Amino acid sequence: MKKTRFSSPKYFKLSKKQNANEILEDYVEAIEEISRERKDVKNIDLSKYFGVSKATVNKNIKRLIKAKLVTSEKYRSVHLTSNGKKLALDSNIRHEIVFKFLRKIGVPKKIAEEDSEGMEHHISSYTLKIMKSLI
Amino acid sequence: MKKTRFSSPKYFKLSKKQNANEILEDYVEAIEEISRERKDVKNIDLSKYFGVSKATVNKNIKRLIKAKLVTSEKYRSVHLTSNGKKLALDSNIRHEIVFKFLRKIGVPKKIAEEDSEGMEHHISSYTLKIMKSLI
DNA sequence: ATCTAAAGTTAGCCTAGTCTAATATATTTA
DNA sequence: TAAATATATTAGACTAGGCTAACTTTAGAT
Repeated sequence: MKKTRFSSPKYFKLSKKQNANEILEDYVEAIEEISRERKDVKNIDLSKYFGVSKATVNKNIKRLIKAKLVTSEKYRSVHLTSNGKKLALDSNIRHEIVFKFLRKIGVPKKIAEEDSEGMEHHISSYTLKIMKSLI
Repeated sequence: MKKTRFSSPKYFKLSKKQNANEILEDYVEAIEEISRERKDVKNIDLSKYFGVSKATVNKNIKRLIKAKLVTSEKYRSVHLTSNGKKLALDSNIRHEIVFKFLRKIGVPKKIAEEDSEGMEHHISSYTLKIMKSLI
């Protein structure tokens, strides 16, 4: 007789892939945001924004390029592609909804900012819709 | 003149560390949960639970051991240490709060399960307290 | 125009988290 | 109990995401 052990995988995390997406989204969002305040976005801006080394940013920009989310030539500034812009806009909207929802239920601004940053990638569109309707 | 570029790091992600904690928490939670249904928790149970290979589970169990969250001998089952139990309980409580809160605002069970899984690690205790009060 | 400081790149290292394939140990069942 | 099946471990590979140190390029100040 086959004795099946516990056999209901509650969720399939896909950590790697999901995480990859997360950081890509964070970057396009950051690029979009920074570019609202200055004409060109450079490595150093992202380095400061995320609090990571220039080397790390450099590597991640290469990943963004590979994913066709940005364009950038050696030593030059970074620009969102149309895909990148779309993704940034999308992320931004999700982010805003979560942030406003948290504010609505009484979370202080600063905390709402931090929490929405982290939560934004883990909320289904269904839940987002509900949150939106409750703002 | 020094021309400071964009200089307000909005958040300091600490991805690496945070992620490490996430997976450790997910594991202790899973171990706790599985052990409610069967006497011993083995590699294969976790492998099925998370939908990852035995090799991956094996490595991660080693990390859990290193972090003093579980004990396990070669080819034997896994057991939570007191630290592990504490962490599991904690995660579980957070998880429950988020899940119930989502249900409360109208998210269907299945989606609430998935979302709470992801969100649980990204919500401050402040926000959790608010959610708890609203359940 | 030149020199220096700031910014960008590269190389090399580390950990986490995943995989497959090969091997070793346990457990079932005939 | 021996053979077959299930489970566990190991080795080796890969990607993501981070770091430092050394080097190159760009740009600001004199």
